[in-house]
Amino acid sequence: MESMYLDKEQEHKMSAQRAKEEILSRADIEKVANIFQILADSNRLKIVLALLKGSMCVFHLAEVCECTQSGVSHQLRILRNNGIVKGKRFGKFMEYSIADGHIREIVEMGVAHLACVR
Amino acid sequence: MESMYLDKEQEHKMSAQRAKEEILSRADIEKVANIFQILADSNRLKIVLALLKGSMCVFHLAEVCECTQSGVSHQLRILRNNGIVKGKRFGKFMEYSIADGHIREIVEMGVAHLACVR
DNA sequence: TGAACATATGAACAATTGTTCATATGTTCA
DNA sequence: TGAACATATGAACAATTGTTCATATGTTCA
Repeated sequence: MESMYLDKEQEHKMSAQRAKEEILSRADIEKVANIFQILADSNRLKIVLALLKGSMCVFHLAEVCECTQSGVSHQLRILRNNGIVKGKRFGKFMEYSIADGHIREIVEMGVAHLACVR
Repeated sequence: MESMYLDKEQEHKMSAQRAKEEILSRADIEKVANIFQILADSNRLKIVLALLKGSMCVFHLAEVCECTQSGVSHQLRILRNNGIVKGKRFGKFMEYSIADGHIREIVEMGVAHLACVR
């Protein structure tokens, strides 16, 4: 007997074909995953959210994020190394700010998504 | 002597104040981080990218993603449990498709970001 | 110069995560 | 019914990640 779902199978095969043709390169997929990875930690996300309100120094970031200076510093390094934030020294302080123009949109997409999780 | 950067400090203080007032709740931040976490793995992202081209079954997903059936199944479970994809049985096959209307926008933001990483 | 402050960083550790292997479950069809 | 196929899942493991603690580095200012 013929499969009951031949048409479905055909449909899936076409989707798969299209996906294979249009899929991004391995390297590009890793880059995209990496962007999400960076935003995938509460503390890093908090830092980014805070900096989207305005530049500030490590001390304030630690305060806003309710975490230790060391913790913030470590996460800032990751954000810095990935071009998300940049730091500029003003005397004793380091002023951190958002370096990546697109990050606001990505984060806001994530936040907008909250509405439909509820 | 007064600090050389009193105005900067004032500015930072105001950003911090604003950030503290407007920051999302801890629970919301964790939800947003969680969305990004799910997209933070190459294989899961590949699965999502593939399904955005059209529904397909596990066999095809494994093929498109160049990974094992078991690997795909495990990742599909995570995607399912988080409402990103849904599965429907057709005979022997499970047809997976995107369940979350917003996911396309988020993923596309990430992909669009590629352009400015270069 | 040295004390005080702000930030960065290395090492160690626990926790989390992704993959693999083996096997269980679900479905079809002769 | 049982063989063949498609998918799911549990256990084990290696790898990655975030946090903490201690300390180093950089800067100011009396």
